[in-house]
Amino acid sequence: MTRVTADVTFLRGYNEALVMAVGRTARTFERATVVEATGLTPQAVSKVIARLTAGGLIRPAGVRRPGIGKPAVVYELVPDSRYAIGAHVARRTLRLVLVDLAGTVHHSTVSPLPGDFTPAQLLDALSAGIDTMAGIGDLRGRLTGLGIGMIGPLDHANGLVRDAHGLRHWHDVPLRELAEKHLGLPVHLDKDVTAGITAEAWRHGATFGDAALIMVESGIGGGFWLGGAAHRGAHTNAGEFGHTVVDLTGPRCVCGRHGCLEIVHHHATEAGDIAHAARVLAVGVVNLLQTLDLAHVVLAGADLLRHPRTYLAAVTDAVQADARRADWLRTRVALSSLGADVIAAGAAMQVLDQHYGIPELTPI
Amino acid sequence: MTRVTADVTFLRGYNEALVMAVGRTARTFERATVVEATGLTPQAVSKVIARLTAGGLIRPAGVRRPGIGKPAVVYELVPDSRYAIGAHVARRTLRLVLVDLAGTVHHSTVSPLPGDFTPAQLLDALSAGIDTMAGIGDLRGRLTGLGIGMIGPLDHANGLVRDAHGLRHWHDVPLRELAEKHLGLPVHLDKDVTAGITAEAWRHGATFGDAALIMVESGIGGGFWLGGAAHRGAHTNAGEFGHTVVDLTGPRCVCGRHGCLEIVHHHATEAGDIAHAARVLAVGVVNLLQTLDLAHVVLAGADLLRHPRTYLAAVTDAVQADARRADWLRTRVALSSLGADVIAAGAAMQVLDQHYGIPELTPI
DNA sequence: AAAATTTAGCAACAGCGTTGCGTAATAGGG
DNA sequence: CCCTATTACGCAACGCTGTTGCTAAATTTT
Repeated sequence: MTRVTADVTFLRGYNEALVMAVGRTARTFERATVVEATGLTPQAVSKVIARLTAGGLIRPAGVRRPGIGKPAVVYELVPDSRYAIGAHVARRTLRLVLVDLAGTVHHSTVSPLPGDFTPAQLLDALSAGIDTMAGIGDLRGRLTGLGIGMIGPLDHANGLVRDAHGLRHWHDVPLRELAEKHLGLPVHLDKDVTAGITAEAWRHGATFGDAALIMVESGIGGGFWLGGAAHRGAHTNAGEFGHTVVDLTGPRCVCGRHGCLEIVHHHATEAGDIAHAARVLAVGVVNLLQTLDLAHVVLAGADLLRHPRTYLAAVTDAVQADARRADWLRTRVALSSLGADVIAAGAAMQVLDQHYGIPELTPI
Repeated sequence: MTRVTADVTFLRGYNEALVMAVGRTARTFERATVVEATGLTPQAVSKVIARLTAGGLIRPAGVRRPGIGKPAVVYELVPDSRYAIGAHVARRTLRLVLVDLAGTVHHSTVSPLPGDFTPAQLLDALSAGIDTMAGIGDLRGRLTGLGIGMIGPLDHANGLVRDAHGLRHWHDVPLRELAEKHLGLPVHLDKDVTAGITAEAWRHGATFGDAALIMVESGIGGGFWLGGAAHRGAHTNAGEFGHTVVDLTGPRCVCGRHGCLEIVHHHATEAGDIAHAARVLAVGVVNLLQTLDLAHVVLAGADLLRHPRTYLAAVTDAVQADARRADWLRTRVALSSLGADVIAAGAAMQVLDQHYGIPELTPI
């Protein structure tokens, strides 16, 4: 949730979100944990915990007896107190997942979409899939909303699909509004890669630093987590990482430029040289590190996950070779912990994040 | 200023900063302006304005009589109520500027630095320069501090110069601490490019969107303003934009990789082909746009400003050629409005921003 | 001169985290 | 067994924020 002015209700939401972040990261926690992590006074933490307990979001889970003194009450998140559904809309498939408040993926389904599907066809597919999922767990009253991650360009703030690449029927479609009417649920729309990096950040907790999700799947995209929030850019169009030039004299790309990362990578995979393709991708990743100085790089996408070790090794090697001069300049490279579910799960977590994540203040 | 927990003092600072941002952007403003811009209630704005007036930061500047009704009181920032000094430490020169609360540069001086200067030599040069400047305006009690923008790598949070490129005596120098002791002033240390983009953001006001400052001056660097704040990355090392590969088969760069933007650009300038060099830089800029989706690109740096029109034209052309498909995907390209002062002025504004800018909350 | 309109502020209020201090629950020592 | 030290936790009062309800002031129009 984003607002401009700061009033006391913002304080409440912010500090509650801090405690929720602790609860999501640590399996159990007590008052002293939160005090240390946040710097709030013990009394303030007591009040926040009381509010969250009353709301059913956290609950006592025993006591800890470390020795002398009154035992401390241990709390835990109540994972099944809230759910969200996430959708990953790709060119040919719709993936739906059910995610709980702790960020755990409970169900995952994949269904085919008609070739060159229309908005109406997508809405029907969403409706059918959600009905099935909502039936599984009886989510009455606990379903926060639906998150949709899909290819762009799109307008995240207005829930508008501007001109989805390779889909003929998707020009200026007000998908969020349509879906909210059709499904009777709050809907959040975002680019696939942005949803994906949100999943990684949400699962790693508040200590997750600046990070990128590199996705190789019918194109190469990048999702960014910078300064504690998803970076979408001025027009929700950040992440066209595949269309950065890495070879000035390279072949012409569909975007009109020459030697884009995506076309060079594509030529290598066409030639069957996955190792070379991975090294090309790694050059692009190091370019990102030089520009943005990231703490984490997460690798994902169907085409990449077909050769996970090759890509992971290539990127790790390139990152280490570049950073060898400085031991303080460390970047962790990993495969996505959620595999093929990462986009859909992240879309769901974006919905949960709007309600239970750190609220943002957007200056004027 | 950055803090974790949110309490009522945060509310105060935040809403005061909102009003200050309005005052900095608009030359004069009245209560209704702030109400509309921020969403605060008129009564709350009255209180904030009263506090700022009492502090001498703003003052009444007449009334506005639009027609019927009681006239509205017009306020304005008091520019000379606070000052900060900014330093741009380059390899051979020290540039000092005096900046007021409105972001206006009052004095600018350049002095040579000894070849391969030491920390002690820099401190002496700073001390001499600041004494001169403080004498000009009699800044007693109104000088907020000193901001230093210099080449990295450095550690912004701890005020530590890790290993400044090309300077032998600068390994793990705690410059902020040293300077604070030597000068008796609060000191803020940051990378040159980050300081530079802060200058542009501070002057453009709160509506400034995601932006980059491209600096060509003994190397190519980039400073980033993302999501309403400077982006420094995980280790204050963001901005090594010159060391992104744009030509896989290009010449070897000092950084060890092949075909970095910087080395390709350098070869073009060595050959005297500035137009080509500018086009190479433009490819890099468009790479940034594809990745980050920026609203503004600001061009700066001594080497670039020797051929301002060539570079501006090349970058503008490349940006427009790439974005021609989409009229909604607009990026403004401009030369820095502060010219050679941009780094030093930005460093000064970072100091002012710490006191009178939007405070940040850093989740845990 | 009276009415209408706009601006501004006083006073009471709700809600936040903070502070001061008292109470509950445990382990260890006499 | 009782007392004490220790740790955890909450009640009550407080200071401060923005909000709400209402009154006063200053101006133009009728």
